[in-house]
Amino acid sequence: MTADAAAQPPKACADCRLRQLTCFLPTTPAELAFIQQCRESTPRVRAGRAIIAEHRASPRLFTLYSGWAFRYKTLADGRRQILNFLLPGDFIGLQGEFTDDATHGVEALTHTHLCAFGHDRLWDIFSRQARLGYNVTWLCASEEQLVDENLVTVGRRNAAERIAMLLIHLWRRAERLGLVDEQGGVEFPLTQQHIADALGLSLVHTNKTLRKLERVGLHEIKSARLRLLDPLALQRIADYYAKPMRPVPLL
Amino acid sequence: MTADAAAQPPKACADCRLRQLTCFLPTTPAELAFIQQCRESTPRVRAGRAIIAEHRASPRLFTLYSGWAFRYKTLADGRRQILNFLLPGDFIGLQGEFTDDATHGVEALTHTHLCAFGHDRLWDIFSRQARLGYNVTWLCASEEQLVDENLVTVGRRNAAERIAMLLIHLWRRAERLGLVDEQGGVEFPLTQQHIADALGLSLVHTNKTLRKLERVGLHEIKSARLRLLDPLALQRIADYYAKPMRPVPLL
DNA sequence: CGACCCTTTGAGGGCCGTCAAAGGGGGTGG
DNA sequence: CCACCCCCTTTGACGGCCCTCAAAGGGTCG
Repeated sequence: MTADAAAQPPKACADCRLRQLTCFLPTTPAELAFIQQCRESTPRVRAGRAIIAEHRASPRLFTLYSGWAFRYKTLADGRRQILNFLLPGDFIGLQGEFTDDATHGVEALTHTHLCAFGHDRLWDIFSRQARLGYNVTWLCASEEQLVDENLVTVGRRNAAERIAMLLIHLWRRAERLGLVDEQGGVEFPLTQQHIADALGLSLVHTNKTLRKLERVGLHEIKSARLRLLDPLALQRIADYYAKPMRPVPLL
Repeated sequence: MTADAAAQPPKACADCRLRQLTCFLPTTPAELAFIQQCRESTPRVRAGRAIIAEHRASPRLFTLYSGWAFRYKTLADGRRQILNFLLPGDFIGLQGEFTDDATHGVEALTHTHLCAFGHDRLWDIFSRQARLGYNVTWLCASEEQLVDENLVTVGRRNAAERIAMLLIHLWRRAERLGLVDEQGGVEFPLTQQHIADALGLSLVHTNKTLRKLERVGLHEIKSARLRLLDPLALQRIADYYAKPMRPVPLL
């Protein structure tokens, strides 16, 4: 089995690698069987490709199984705002269920594997497995919290604070998924353009601020890996002292 | 019956003034009875007071019945970001169900009337009325879309564009609720400080930009009423051409 | 080895923030 | 009924953060 094969979802949801993590709530066998029945395919999307095209109604729901992605919106003249980043376990495409046009796009940052559910399955979930319906709402509320936090960052923090915030937050989210190595490093597939688009900054200013923080010794980004060298200083700068995260549901 | 009394929720949900509006989806009698049973009180919150205190776990869920409110977060040094505004029919407090501390506050902009549901009722909704559970998710996804839109505004639009966006968007939301008078005016209870906090601008710059748009004849704010004098120009400035809104659920 | 993308750095300017202070307007109390 | 007060609005001056323009340096892949 290659490393690549490990990134693919197994045939049986019971063997799901994500479900073994303590950061996800356990599921009953009945729920697991139901989820597996809803899963109609496990598509792969390579880095830079669209998972959901902007302004096109999304036909399906997904759980991101492996890899990174992001949600974004663009204005007519090309200005782009990244709304939030998506990591394994995140649920994708819920908005498309309730509006005619997908109001945002979703793009893969790395090669990704997805578990796809038919779009007509959402109502099934609520009607046949109430607990899973509750979990869908939970995931939706969680994503909204991410966007809330990003809005505060973009609206009220200066460039250095924004970058500190982004680095801590992404690092913490990766950590709870067990993606941090022994040296405290995580995969970091964002380009500086992505960071700029997420933080409402220009590419140039993003670079200058990022370098300043790096030169002071707060963090290190090298060969697409991020390490936080002074997490406490970063927290202080960002004014972000997050509590330990509770387990969340997984569909 | 005074005008004030009309702003209060009636005893029976079947008599709900909001439910007569075409912008809300119809409910079955069974669902209506269930909702009424969940409603445990109809508190009133006066302008400027907290509906949900920041950093305090919210014990309850609400539907905003009348009046305006807003969700916000503040940083340690006092900087405040308004996340979105709440109008009649909006659902309040869902986030508090899934996190220990309410990560944001909710404050009344005007005198408000609320329908309050016990916090232990959320699971009841999903388990006993699946369709209503589905609707809760719908409302959650709708609110996320508001925040998404605001994040784009704050991250990628300049001051004039931000203000144009806010004015159009709030006006449209009020219009579908039937709150627009014959002169095309709606109640507009925001101070310029609220606008600044919502748009990530300073109070001073908000004032200057607002006055510039007003002097050019795009809109008019007088005695707490907003009128759009040139909606098309505002749309063009904001790059915001929204489709007609679909009916949404109401709890 | 060249092409392309991403990163890095400098220069200059503009948008927007901060500071300061005066001008309404509505509510309260005398 | 008037006067005062407080909050909100308005305007000017000035400075700084961040944007735009420009161009060179590195890394990777065909």
